[in-house]
Amino acid sequence: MADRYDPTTIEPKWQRVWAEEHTWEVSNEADERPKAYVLEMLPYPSGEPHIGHLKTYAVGDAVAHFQRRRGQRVLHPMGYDAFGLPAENHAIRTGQHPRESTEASIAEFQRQFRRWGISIDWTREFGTHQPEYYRWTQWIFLRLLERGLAYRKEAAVKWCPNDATVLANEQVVDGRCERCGAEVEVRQLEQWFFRITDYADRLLDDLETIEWPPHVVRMQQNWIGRSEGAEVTFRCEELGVDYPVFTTRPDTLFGATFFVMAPEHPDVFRLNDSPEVHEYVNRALNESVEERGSEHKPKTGVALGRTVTNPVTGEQIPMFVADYVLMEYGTGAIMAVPAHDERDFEFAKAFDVPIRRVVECGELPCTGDGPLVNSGRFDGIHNREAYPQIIEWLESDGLGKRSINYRLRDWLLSRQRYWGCPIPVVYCDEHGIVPVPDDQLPVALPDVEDYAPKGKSPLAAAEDWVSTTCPVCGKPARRETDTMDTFVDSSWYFLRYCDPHNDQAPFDREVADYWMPVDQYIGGVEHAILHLLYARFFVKALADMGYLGVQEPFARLFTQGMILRDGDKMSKSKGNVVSPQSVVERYGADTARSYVLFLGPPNQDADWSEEGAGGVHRFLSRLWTAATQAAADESAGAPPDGQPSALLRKAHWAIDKVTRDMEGRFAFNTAIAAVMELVNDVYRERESAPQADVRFAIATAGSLIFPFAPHLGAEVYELMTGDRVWEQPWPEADPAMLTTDEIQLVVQLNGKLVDRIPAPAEASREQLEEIARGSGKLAARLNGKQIVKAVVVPGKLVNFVVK
RNA sequence: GCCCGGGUGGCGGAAUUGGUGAUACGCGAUGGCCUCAAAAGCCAUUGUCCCUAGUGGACAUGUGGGUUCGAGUCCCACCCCGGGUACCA
Repeated sequence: MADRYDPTTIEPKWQRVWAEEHTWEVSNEADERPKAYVLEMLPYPSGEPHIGHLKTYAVGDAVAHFQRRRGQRVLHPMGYDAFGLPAENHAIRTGQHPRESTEASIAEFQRQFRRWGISIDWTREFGTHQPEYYRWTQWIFLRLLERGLAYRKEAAVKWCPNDATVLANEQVVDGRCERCGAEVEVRQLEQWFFRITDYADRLLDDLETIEWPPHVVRMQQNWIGRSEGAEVTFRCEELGVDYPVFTTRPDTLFGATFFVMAPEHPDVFRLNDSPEVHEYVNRALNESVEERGSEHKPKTGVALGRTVTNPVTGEQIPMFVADYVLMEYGTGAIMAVPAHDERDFEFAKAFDVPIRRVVECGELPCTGDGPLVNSGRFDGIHNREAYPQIIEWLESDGLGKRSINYRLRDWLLSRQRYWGCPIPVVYCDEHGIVPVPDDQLPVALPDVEDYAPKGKSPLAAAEDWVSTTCPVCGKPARRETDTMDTFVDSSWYFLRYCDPHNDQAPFDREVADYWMPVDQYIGGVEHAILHLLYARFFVKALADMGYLGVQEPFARLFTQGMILRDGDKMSKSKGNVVSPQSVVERYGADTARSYVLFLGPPNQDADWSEEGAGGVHRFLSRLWTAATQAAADESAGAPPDGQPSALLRKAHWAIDKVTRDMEGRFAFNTAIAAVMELVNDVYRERESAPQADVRFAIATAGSLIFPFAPHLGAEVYELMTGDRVWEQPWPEADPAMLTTDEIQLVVQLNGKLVDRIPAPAEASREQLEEIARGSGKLAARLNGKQIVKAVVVPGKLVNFVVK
């Protein structure tokens, strides 16, 4: 037998057992155990896994193992979010097909995940780029289209005039194309959208039905951003166009002295096509959201030379385009009330527009409440009271209506890119947009020569593929050349895991209803909004169409913090990605996994440093050594003296501590620390404690460390008991071992500690105060002062207040 | 800008519901044992400052206020760092 801890023999040994016995596979046949679906967000395969992946799957695997040993039937699958921009960029640079680089990366992810010993049911694995998968992504798209939840409209995109291509936000640096440095322009393109705003209220309300971290719930609520107010119509008489605006302050309508459009507003150039306006719009659109929103930035804008009618005063008020108005909120245009809105006020001063007070609320600009003035027949009425009256009046005159506005916008899903799921529609001169019939799915992604063709989506260059026939009339038609946002792929993959080989449907409803919802979802907090919101939307839409019996995909969510590198997010573009491989190679998977969890609370960010991994390795090594030595030791050790040994008590304390840390709290760092304490005590007390207690303590340490260091946990447990730890139920602490008869009573003077004295654990308040008064140190500190009050916290302390 | 987090020793962090000398556990550092030596391992010390060196004192949880018998924990204001901000995923 080896004389030192050697993960390179232990880890492959157990991995072989689990692979040969298919230990982590589960069928879709229910049994008597309750099901638990434990899922980590699927990785985007680019290069090799980084340290953040190690953390995600170390967390998820700990949960999966814990749940299994608590008697649950655990589904724990794995897949790859394989479409995406980085593989495409790589292809543009190198000419290597994105499929090749992606599949090479997937192979590397698989290799490392297996080496980490993650307890995955590999029979359910897939990549979202496989036709067997994206066939069903397309199928779902078509169902959403049929239901009116997918539609086309014009939207602004960022455009590089030099590369003649649409740019992702990430590809725009300081208003310039990241690749060629050309100044970025804005173009309006017809784009596909999902009508997620139809679900705004349900997405908001159903947050109450799921157990998510409160801050994530808050982020989603704020993102959806429901606010009540009114929609009011301002008419441009010259063009004969009505422009609705949303306002939360219809009570200030009489003070609307100008009208402002967002630079993205599709009608801006229709109102004024001058070079000045074009230049302003382009500049504004290339500013980051952060710059545009800044309160400190001087207000900029351009007068459009047009007017609209204020519907309550009948006045013609000037129109502007200005970057402080955001297309994403409301209708992309606002009525500006400079007297009662700070940003409108600044703009009015800068552009010399009249400012008219309509609420007596203090010095201008003021946003408070007060009686109305300059408001026709509403003069003298308090603004809160006038608010509903003005809305009613607008409604009766057809000039406006009560309205609820959401900050949430519809989901723009089309991408003018190659490496994504093709959108399964064709365009026919006669029949317009025609869905590809289900029996012709998948619309396969064709191979192309050039991943960055000029001017169009790269797919447009695949002429043979683009020209097709109309499914309705059989005449020549052209395929949609946009692909889908990768968030579409990842909005339903958790359903496919339930039934991954189904070739009749994306999933069988009965099977999905058995496994869903995901009981514990785990992933980075950076996905708190987009991915999680989109997946919730998909599940609701699928449920509405009868394909699914749940309303929410993820019953419980755990968001882990990111592992930072020198205080920065790790990303390929920053070139600061750390590979877990060096740690795994040097210390083994058990050490690497335990160490990322030991670094700190997993829901918080942690700065990566490899220093300290050695400490965790030393701990695992000490545990292995103790187990090996105890296994060889035939002696009985110290005789039992009738009292449970301190070591036995410590073992029960550790069971209790680790269990509480893992249940919901996910405090793996302190759970591991508790096992470290137990192992330290084994070393301290193994000479003095009964041999049975030593063995129990070591077996317990192996059992408790198993969710984090499964190979070593299995090895140690087998050495001590001959049993397989994963087949054993999670240990339970004996309550009798957790309590003591005596406590150390803390004596405080004005909240400062002066003494600790032993006291019976069950002593009453009166007894505790009596004991505390007897403290010699207290008497010495009192110095003749009078005790005016004593605060007794039973079982803990007595605090004397003196004057 | 807006939304959401975070800030505790030389370092990562602990303190779970306002109640034990705040700093568990680990790293690092220092000293010792073992060894021909090194590695590994084991043992001990380790918040800062002060002094009369003790069973001593003062100060310490980003900054400034506040509530409380008692605050790392609650409230107010501010500073700094991270994430998200809709085409990175």
